[in-house]
Amino acid sequence: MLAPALWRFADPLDGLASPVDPGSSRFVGADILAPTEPIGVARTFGREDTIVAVGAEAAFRDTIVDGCVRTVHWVRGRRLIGAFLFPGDIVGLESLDRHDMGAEAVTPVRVRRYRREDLDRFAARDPVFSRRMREALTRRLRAAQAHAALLADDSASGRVAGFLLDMADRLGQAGEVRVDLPMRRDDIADYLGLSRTSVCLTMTRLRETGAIALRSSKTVLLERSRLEDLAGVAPPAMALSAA
Amino acid sequence: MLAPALWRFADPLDGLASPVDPGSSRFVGADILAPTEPIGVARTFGREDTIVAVGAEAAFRDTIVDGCVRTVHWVRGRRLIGAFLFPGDIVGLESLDRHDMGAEAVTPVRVRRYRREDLDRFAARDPVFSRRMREALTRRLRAAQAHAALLADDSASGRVAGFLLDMADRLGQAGEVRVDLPMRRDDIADYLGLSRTSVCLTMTRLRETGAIALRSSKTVLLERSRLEDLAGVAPPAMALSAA
DNA sequence: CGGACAGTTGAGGCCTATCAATGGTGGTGG
DNA sequence: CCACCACCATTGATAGGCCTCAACTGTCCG
Repeated sequence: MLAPALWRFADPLDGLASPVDPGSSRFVGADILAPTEPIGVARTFGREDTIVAVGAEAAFRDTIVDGCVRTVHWVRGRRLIGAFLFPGDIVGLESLDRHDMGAEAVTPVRVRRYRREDLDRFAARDPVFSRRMREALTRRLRAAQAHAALLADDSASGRVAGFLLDMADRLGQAGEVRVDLPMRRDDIADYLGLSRTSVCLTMTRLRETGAIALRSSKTVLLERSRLEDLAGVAPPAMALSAA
Repeated sequence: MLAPALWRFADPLDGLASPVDPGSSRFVGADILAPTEPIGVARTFGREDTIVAVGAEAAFRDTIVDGCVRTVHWVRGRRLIGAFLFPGDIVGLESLDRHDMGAEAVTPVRVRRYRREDLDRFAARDPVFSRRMREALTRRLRAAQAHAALLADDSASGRVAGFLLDMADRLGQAGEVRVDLPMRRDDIADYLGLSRTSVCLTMTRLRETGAIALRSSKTVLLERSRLEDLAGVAPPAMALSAA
């Protein structure tokens, strides 16, 4: 639905919590927890649904199975989007007792919901699982730093170019030139600290200069070298090897 | 040197690697590793010294014992500062095989340097230590998100106000009104995505409106309520309870 | 066919970057 | 102890870019 090649995203919690009954909506731990102890529950959300409310108690964490999620918070009446999450990412990863950021479905979303206490217990027992949690945190930390680097660019063209390259790398094969953006212009604007007007204007300008082409407002073809010139940085983004 | 009350920062790796000989520059693991196995080495750096070079192999990680460190990277000839680190923070925490960001001493700095492989081995054996690493990552992730929120504010006054509040909370007691900034205006500018000129202009304006007072260019007295109005957000920053 | 929503385009003003010059301050050596 | 010097901070003038407000177009459904 979102884009091709989403299969390449692995659930960081997978293998430790695989479905015992393929037709069921309940998942149980395969290795450590007894097979009778359910620790993951499948849930679905429609477009624009709230997955976690801002300020809600952080009792659960959700690994995204399919779809696109945005994390949101509000500052002085202005909406900020902290991240776009895709399959393999974890909603609420950075939350302590409460969710400082809300999470909303950009597209229809399927998740697997885990109780936080189960994950904590798991992590305390299984070094491999614990390592995966550290890797997931590292990945998100690097993504947040890449996001900050985008926002530090004062030019709208640099921010949009960097955003498009990042989306291309996360949604397609590495080096992909076609991107199907799941989110609206408003979402992009609130992620990049721009106004919707500026996002549109910038994309028009990128199109006029040949840096991109639009098959529809959501489907973009990228001229990577020109975008990289504008962005100045191939976003280090989401490489992963260890933590 | 930096500011009072730095004692409140705990080394996240402490207790697992405490000095066996107080006069020595070598630290050994107290719990898991044999007392004969050294895992941490004290190092010092002068002002403006490079602690880790951009692109260097990430063989070590350093916990800051004293001083202030900035992480830097470059995009299109422009310097960006990703974070200011203080005692208790870990240099290179987010690095994989190589350091994408460099680290430089803003003030004279003392660190304890650990081999990465030792930390990995440690984490695989000790759930408590592993949990501390997750907590450290969570803390840094939240800080990076707070940084991004700062950068998303389009007004210079909002960014500077938020920065000053953040520094006050990290360098002083909670609710402290006096801050001794260790870094220069250039550093603040490159952290906030502004020009040095704008940082100076903004601080002058904050002073004229009574939001701050300057005892020297580095020592600032804060009128918290007015700054919070400008920043719109009491930076969620660095609370910590679990991971 | 109409209606709602998303996207695009246009005009004007504020704010910050840039370029440039001045002021201040701490450190160092005479 | 003082004077010099380098570095940092501050201030000024101008220009350019993005935001705001607003109107218009396109598109997908009902």
